[in-house]
Amino acid sequence: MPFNQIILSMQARTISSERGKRGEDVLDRLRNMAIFYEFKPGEKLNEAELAESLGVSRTPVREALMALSYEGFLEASGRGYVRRRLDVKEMKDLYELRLAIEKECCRYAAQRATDEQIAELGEYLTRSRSVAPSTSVNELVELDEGFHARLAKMTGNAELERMMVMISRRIRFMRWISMDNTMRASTQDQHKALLEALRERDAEKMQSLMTAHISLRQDQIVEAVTKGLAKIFL
Amino acid sequence: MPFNQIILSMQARTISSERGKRGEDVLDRLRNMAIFYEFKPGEKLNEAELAESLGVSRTPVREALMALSYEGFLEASGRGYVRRRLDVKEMKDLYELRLAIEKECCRYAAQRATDEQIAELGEYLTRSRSVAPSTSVNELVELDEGFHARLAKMTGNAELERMMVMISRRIRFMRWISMDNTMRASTQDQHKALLEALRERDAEKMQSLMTAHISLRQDQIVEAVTKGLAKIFL
DNA sequence: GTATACTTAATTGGATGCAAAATAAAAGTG
DNA sequence: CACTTTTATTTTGCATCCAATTAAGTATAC
Repeated sequence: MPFNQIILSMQARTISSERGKRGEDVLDRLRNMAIFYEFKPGEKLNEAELAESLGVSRTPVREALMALSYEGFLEASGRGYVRRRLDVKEMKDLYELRLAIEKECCRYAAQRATDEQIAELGEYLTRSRSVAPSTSVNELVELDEGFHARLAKMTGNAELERMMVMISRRIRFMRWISMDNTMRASTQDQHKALLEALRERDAEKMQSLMTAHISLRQDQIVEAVTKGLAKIFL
Repeated sequence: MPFNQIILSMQARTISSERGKRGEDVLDRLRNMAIFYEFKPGEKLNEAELAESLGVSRTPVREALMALSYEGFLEASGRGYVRRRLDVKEMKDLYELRLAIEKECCRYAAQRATDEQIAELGEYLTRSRSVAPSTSVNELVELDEGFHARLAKMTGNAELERMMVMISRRIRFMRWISMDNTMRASTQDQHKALLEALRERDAEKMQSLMTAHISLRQDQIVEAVTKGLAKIFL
C-alpha cells in the first residue's frame, strides 16, 4: 500500500461544509499531512495552493498553518511556513521532553489513579494484546498512544495531559516508522510491566520502567530517522 | 501605581505599521493583557472591539486570539474566546508541569552546560543580587525568569527551552503576585544554591534544590490565587 | 557568458465584505 | 405575570479583495 494512500485513507475525503467545522477539518487534514511529511521539509507551503486543493479559502488555511507552527510541525521561513525537517537532533530533543513529561505522569498516576481507571487500563492492554497479527501499523501506533494517553489522564493534570497529546502527535511518525513486529511485542511487554507497577502504586518503579521504555538510544534514533527520511523522499 | 498603568507601561503605545510586524505587535499586546487578567475571566472577548481599540482589523486579532488559546491563556467558549479563570487547580497543574520540565532541565544542564554559560549565569546572579531594594516587581520577576531561561538554554534542547518560555508566561502573574521582599531574598538564595550545584555538575542535588524551589505548597498556591483574584477584581 | 539593473509575476499580511449562527429584544399567548 | 415564540441585532466563520514586498524573469551592458 503506497504511503500516500495510507495517509489519504486516514482522512475524511470531504471538508465539512458545516459552519465552524470547516476550520477544524482543515487543521486536521493539514496536520495529518504534516505528521507524515506529505510536505517535504524545505519546500515552502503555498497558502493559495493548499486552499485550492482543500476547496476552501485561504483564511482557514492560514489559521491552520499558524496552529501547526505552534504545534511544532512547521517553522516560519521568512514569509510563509516550511515543514520542519526530520533530523536526529529534533527527535532527541523531543524524546527528552517526552521523558520529562512521562516520568512525572508516572508519579502522579501512581498516586492519583482511581481503581476503576487502573482496571480500565488493564482491559485496554488485554484488548491490545489480542489484536490480530495482521493489524495495521496505524492501529498499533494508536494502541501505543492510547496507553500513554490513559496514563496521562490518570494524573488528573490537564496540563500534563495536553502536553502528552502534543508530543504524541509530534512523535507519531517515528512510532510509525519503528513499529515492526519486534517493537510491537516489546512495547506490549513494557506496557504490561508498567501496569503492574501502577497496580502496586509504585511510582519509583514506574519511572524507571518508563525511562527504559522511552529512552531510545542514540543509534536507534539515528536508524529510525534514516528509515524515515528514506520513506519521505522515495 | 494602579494595576492597569503597570500593564500599559510595559506596552508599546502604538502598533508598528511595518508590514508583517503588526500581527506580532498585536499578539504581544493581547498576551500582556491576558497575562495580567485585563480580560476578566468569563467575559467573552469581542474581536471587533479589540481590533478597534488596537487600531487594526479583525484579522490579526483573530490570529492572536487563536495563538493565545494555544499558549493556554484563553479557552474556546462555544464560539469565541474567554480568558481562562485563575484557580487553584490550574496553578497546581501548571506548577506540576513546570516541575517536570525544570527537573529535567537540571539534569541536562548539569551534563551539558559549557563553562562559559555557567560563568555567565554566575555574573547574572551577581547582577541580580545587587539591584536596588526599590527595584520594581516587574524587574524582579524578569530576573527570576531570566535565571530559569538560562538554565533551560543550557540543556541545548530547543523543545525544553520552548516549553519553559510558555510556562514562564503562564505563571508570570503568580510570580508577580507573590514577589514580595521575603520571596525576593529566598529566591536569590535558592538560585545561588542551584548555581553552586551546577558548578559541581551535581544533577541530583540540582534536582532536589529545584524541587524545593518550585514546589509551592498547596496553601501557598491558595494564598497567591486569593491575592491574585483580589487584584483582578478590585 | 555573466553580472546588474529593471520589469513583471507570485505570494503574503492585512482589510473588508457577507451570510449563518447565536444572542438579545420584542411581541404574543396562556 | 411568566413563558413561549418571533423578530431584530450582534458576532463570528469564512471568502474575497487590495497593497506591499519578495521572487522570478528579461533585457542590457560589460
